[in-house]
Amino acid sequence: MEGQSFSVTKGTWTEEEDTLLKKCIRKHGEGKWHQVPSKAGLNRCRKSCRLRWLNYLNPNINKGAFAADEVDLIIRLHNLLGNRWSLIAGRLPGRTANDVKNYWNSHLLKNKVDASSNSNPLNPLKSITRVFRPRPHILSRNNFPIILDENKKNNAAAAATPASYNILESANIGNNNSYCFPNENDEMLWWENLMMNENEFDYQQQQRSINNINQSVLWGQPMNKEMEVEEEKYGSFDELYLDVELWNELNP
DNA sequence: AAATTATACAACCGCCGCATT
DNA sequence: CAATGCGGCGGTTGTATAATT
Repeated sequence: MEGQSFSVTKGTWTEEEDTLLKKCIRKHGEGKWHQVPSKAGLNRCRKSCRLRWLNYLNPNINKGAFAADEVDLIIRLHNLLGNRWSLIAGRLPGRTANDVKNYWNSHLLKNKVDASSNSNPLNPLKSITRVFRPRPHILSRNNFPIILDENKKNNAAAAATPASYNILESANIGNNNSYCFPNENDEMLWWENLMMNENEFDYQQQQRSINNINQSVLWGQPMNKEMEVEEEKYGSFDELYLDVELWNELNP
């Protein structure tokens, strides 16, 4: 049992509650969320306090509408990573995982469904084939490469993956610390996902001309930094776990 | 102008990995 | 070793507001 035995307030936060929470965090800083309700004098659970700060009250949050380049980045990163909202939001300054998730579900998901029924060749979502999900640190690189293809039910990350996947052990190939792929096609797919898909360039050109967006802004964050993001979050890629979702299973 | 429906996004729930006891 | 508590995450629901009838 994590919750308190007495009832805690739920639902929409009031201005008074917001003020108390902001005051508390200004005084004590972020973190130690279990202490926040008592320190702030709030009848809220720690998770509610944390969520309210991280998703709404934090002054670093950008509450404005998503810009075209942000949307573009969301599409690319979702193509690459799937529903890993926290990781995607990490590349969008001022955006929270909840914001990104909400935007995807209420704006982009609908387009994806539309794209599969009504063919819109300019919609980049249509060209999604596989989602690659890099995972950190399962096995040592001081091993020869072994490709495993059966499900590992006791692996939480794998259990969260709905479709089939491969597990790949990174290897000590020379002194190469880089990614290792089961075969060349998968490596090609990885980089294609990372960069752009076949019909995507026209779509981007179209969006730029419509929205009059500076090209350098749109391409300001090179996609091949994705590994660095993962490394920053999880540590180095000495070991690599890679699973593959077959998009075509869902969209035959 | 009121009632109904759709939308956007705020918030909750349950689960997870990890650290501590 | 198991039990517990924590921060964190993603799926889902709730709700205020906008749009439509």
